[in-house]
Amino acid sequence: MSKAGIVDAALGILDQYGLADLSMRRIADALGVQAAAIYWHFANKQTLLAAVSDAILAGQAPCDESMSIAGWARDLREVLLTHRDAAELVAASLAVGLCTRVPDAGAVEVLEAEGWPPDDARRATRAIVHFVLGHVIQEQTRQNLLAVGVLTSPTPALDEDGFELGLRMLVSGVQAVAAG
Amino acid sequence: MSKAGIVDAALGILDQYGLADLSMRRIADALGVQAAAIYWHFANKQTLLAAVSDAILAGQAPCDESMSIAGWARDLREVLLTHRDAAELVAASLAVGLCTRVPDAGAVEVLEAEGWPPDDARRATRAIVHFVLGHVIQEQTRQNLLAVGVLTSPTPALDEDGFELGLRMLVSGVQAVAAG
DNA sequence: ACCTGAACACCGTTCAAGT
DNA sequence: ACCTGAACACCGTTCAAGT
Repeated sequence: MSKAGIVDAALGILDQYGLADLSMRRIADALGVQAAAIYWHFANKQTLLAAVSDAILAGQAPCDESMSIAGWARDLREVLLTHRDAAELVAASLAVGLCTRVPDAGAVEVLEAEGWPPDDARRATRAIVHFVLGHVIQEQTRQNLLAVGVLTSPTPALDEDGFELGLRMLVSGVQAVAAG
Repeated sequence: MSKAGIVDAALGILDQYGLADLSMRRIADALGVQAAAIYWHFANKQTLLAAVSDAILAGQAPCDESMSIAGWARDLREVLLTHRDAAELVAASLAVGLCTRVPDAGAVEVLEAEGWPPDDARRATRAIVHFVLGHVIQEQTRQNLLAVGVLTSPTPALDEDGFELGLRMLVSGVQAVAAG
């Protein structure tokens, strides 16, 4: 029963049952412990969810100089697709500002190296993060509806295409704004 | 007690107390009725929230030919800013696919008129919708934290700037991809 | 230091029964 | 047709009390 152990248990629940069933009581059950016990390690559920988000984002490769913005965005999507409902979870944690591991840190540096002012670099990467999160939320919601059977036709290829088109737009836009 | 009456009551709760406190029991209380009564008019909470989302999006001006993509995106943001937590609510309804009034319908037509293939036009506008929703969710989350007092410094001007920069990137990207 | 037991104030949803 | 009463199976969180 450590912080890391609780986060691992939460990740297990998330993958098996989804974000809607990720309750403090269920996590505690998986650990063979009382729900109240978790509150000795985490102040509240939001903080715990932020730690889970950080653990998910830790799977992203550190952004070295050789990486392109597009490559970083694809990497972010890949990492989010490795856990059920990860995009929605990370989006929520990011919104309340409890994520310590902000996903755009590396990309901001790349843009700054290209001569962008720091504030604009952060805003530009944020725009891409919004797109990636929104797109993967859509993908994973469809995956859930498909698993329950209310939806048919998998068509993961269409998701891929939609992502690549949007990403191409964003990257072109970044270059256009930088040039202008 | 009609569908419209329930939606109005829900909008009132939303503006006063926020999405977290928008429960079936609270809506019923505001109407002087039992929570179970709502289930005669709506199948479940998700369906009701989708109706609320539609009511919010109804405030958006219909997209005529003269409107630019940027103008449409700004209009979408303005409409979302008229109700507390509207962006998060609409994003959720949109994700589960229960919104009848999809916000991108008008913009898709504009792109098709410019010669885009229908599928790509939908994907391009979806990318912009993801950005707008993500950005306004961020803005409204900050507004909430500010209201509770855990955050200081209003700085709504920075939000405006961030939105305009991202939008400029997206619109440039749309043109670049269309040209290439 | 770390966890249990038990409670508090809530949830969404169902369903017989009323009118 | 439309609503009530009462229940079911849950929530997040707190806190005295145990070890």
